[in-house]
Amino acid sequence: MPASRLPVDGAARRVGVTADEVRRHNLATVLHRLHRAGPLSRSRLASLTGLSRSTIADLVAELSSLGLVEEGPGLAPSGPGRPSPMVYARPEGAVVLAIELAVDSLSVATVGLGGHVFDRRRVARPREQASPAEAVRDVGDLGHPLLDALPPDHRLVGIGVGVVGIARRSDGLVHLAPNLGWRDVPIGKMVTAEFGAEQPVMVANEADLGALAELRRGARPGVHHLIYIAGEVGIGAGVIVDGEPLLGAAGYAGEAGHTLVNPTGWPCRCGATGCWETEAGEAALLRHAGLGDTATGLAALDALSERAAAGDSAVLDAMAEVGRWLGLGIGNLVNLFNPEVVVLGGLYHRFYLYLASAVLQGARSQALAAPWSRVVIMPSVLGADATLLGAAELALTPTIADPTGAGRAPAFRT
Amino acid sequence: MPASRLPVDGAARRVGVTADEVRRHNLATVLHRLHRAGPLSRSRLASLTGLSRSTIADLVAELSSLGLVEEGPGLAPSGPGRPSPMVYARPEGAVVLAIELAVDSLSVATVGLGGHVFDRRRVARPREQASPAEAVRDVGDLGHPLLDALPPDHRLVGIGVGVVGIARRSDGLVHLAPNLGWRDVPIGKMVTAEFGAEQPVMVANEADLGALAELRRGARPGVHHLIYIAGEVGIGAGVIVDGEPLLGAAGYAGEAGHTLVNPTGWPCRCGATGCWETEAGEAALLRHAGLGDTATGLAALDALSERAAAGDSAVLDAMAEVGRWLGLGIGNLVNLFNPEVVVLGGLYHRFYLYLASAVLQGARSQALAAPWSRVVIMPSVLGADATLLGAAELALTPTIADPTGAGRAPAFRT
DNA sequence: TCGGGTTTGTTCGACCCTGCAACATAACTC
DNA sequence: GAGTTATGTTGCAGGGTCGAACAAACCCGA
Repeated sequence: MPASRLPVDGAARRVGVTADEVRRHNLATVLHRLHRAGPLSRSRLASLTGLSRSTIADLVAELSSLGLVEEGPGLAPSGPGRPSPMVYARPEGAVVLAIELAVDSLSVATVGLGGHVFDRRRVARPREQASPAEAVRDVGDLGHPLLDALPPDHRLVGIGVGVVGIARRSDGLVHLAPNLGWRDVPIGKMVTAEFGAEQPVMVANEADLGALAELRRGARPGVHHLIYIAGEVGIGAGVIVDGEPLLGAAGYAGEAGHTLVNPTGWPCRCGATGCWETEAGEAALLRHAGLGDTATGLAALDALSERAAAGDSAVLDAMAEVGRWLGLGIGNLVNLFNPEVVVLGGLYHRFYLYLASAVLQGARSQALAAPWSRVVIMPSVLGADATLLGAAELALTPTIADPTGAGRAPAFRT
Repeated sequence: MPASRLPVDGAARRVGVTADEVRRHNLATVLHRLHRAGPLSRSRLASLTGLSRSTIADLVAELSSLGLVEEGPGLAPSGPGRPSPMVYARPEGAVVLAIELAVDSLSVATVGLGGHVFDRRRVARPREQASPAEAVRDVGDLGHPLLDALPPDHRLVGIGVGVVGIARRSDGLVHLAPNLGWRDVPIGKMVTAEFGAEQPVMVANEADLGALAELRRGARPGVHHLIYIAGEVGIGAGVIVDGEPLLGAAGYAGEAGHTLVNPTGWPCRCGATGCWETEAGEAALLRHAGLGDTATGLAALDALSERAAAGDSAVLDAMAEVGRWLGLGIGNLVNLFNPEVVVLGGLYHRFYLYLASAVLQGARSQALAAPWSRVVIMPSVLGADATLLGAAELALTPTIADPTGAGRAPAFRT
């Protein structure tokens, strides 16, 4: 119950609703809660959803017959009154293949309803290897064994792909991925071909997925307004507004890395000057640490990590300077979005210890008192798994939103 | 049908739905379309909402008995087949009092369903007069005659207030209004007292209301992602995402004026340095035009306007410089929000002619190709009326969202 | 001028979903 | 072991929408 919300009136109100849509909505509501909050008793489900016990019984029965939930052996924490058996989401009832195409690695995982990770694989990926076709083939080599290992009763319902770049949701086209050297790559179609999937393949930006993962599986379950800052080579922001991902008109929203913060700063790969990521991105960190533009990539970061741990003052100063810029940009986002939580991921998660104080100071200096007073800045709790888990959440979403699958279209359906 | 939208699954899905809520939703859907799109035939309503003809007949009958719509004399543009009488929103069925507390003026208007303006009043307001109590009393002097002039069958359903400052939606508290010299002013309660209103009084920021007005009554009816830039003394941004106002956790979202764009720039009233509004706000314009900090207020802007019209090159250069900064900030917003339209209001609407080319150039240089390719930058079509009309839309919203009024609470209910 | 074609409004019965009330069940408590 | 309390179950009622059949009103062409 977001107190500050206007009476609904926009997009959601544009179309009429009928009885079967009510059913679908309520099935989705129950399944969503079980997926996100874990096992719940039926009576708790009733009070959380506002539906009657009889309706909950009916809904649970249908979800159970679909194989999506089961009533477990456990009982709710006991008190007076008849004990209530717990209802669980069945991970085997809906399984997805999650794929992450990162700068330095490729990852895949099989994940089931409720967030259960069946298995996962990760391989390092040299930054030079730039071909999308090779990457997809490698992902296939990683993913096929995982799918083959899945018992036949485990139902595969979708594939989710997270990619470091600007992705269009509607068809899985990667418009631009500078860190991979990709441009207009139809990664959705390629993954579909690789796995011969009848299931929908959904592609999204790593920052958007990090935000989704932190929203659903992060440290603050009740949060509805969240920003995830993905610091890799560049900076991306995944924004959750009122529990929904902010996508914008075409799904390109959240490109915070390319907002101007310093007109007298460094030229950015995007063509502009003084973008946030030129001041607070990986390159800035290495630059300030005296590693210049020559040293890049994983090895440089490892070196940085060691020197920071050893107390190298040049590195610590670099951290403070980058942290300050990072904080200033976060202040901007706080003023724009008024979030409850800002989660730092990727690079910033790794070096949070050294960045934290400068980040907080920078953000505090830029943010207005009103939005600042209630925001929490914190490192990612999912760490390196955020994007991969977000890809799983993305792929599970259609099944949760429509458990009976009546309204499902084949691929690229978002 | 926003193609790029994830399957709904967040906040809206958290709670169960019952039959009467379906009815309310469908009544709201029909009324909303009539309010926003104007008269429609019943068959058109059916095809737009996806509901059957019988249901539409029933819904229209109920709305008609509530006095909110009526079936007009006009007929739908003819073709083969039985002609369809038009359904109109009845302005008298739901009337609101809209109030605008601007820097240089106070305005009130009575506005009915469908956006019909019954009457309006505006008085100049010297910038020095800072007392909230005086302002509310002046608004009362303006508003009472308008309400008294309303025939008894005209149903007053609410009061909407637009204010130049940071307002909390939940209770109408103005947290901070630097341009009015206000701090923690309970303007909602004061307006309620002034009008002795049983109807809800809703308070919002002028930029948010400008955005709402441009969304519903602006030049591009089909748009769902819109940003309204309110340029007065400072800069505020009203953001519409997927047809809904972006409020953030506490309603403070959209403070774009206080995002850092130039660390070596001027000190801002907010305490930080180089905020967008120090580079592209009214003060910057006067500064660049050589009017320094001494000349402020309406007179200075009028002088500027005359000199610009006369071709004064110093003023035109100032416009270009401010326009460039304005454009850079707009580029930032385009990258962050991926909107379909950016509407320039207030100061920027007034001087659009002189700003336009620099704005476009600045925005183009900062925005990424993908979001830039589909965005339209344009001056407000509502001009000085934007905030006032937005306040009316805000106050009408609860009635539209729940035409029967079953779920209505007294005041400050949002 | 008239009849066929077409589209729309109306009516009525059926279906679906949820809520309610009454009852059954199973713990806890004293 | 009986009373208390909370939960699951069952059957029925109510509300909302849909679909089909019918009626109404216009256009068009002969």
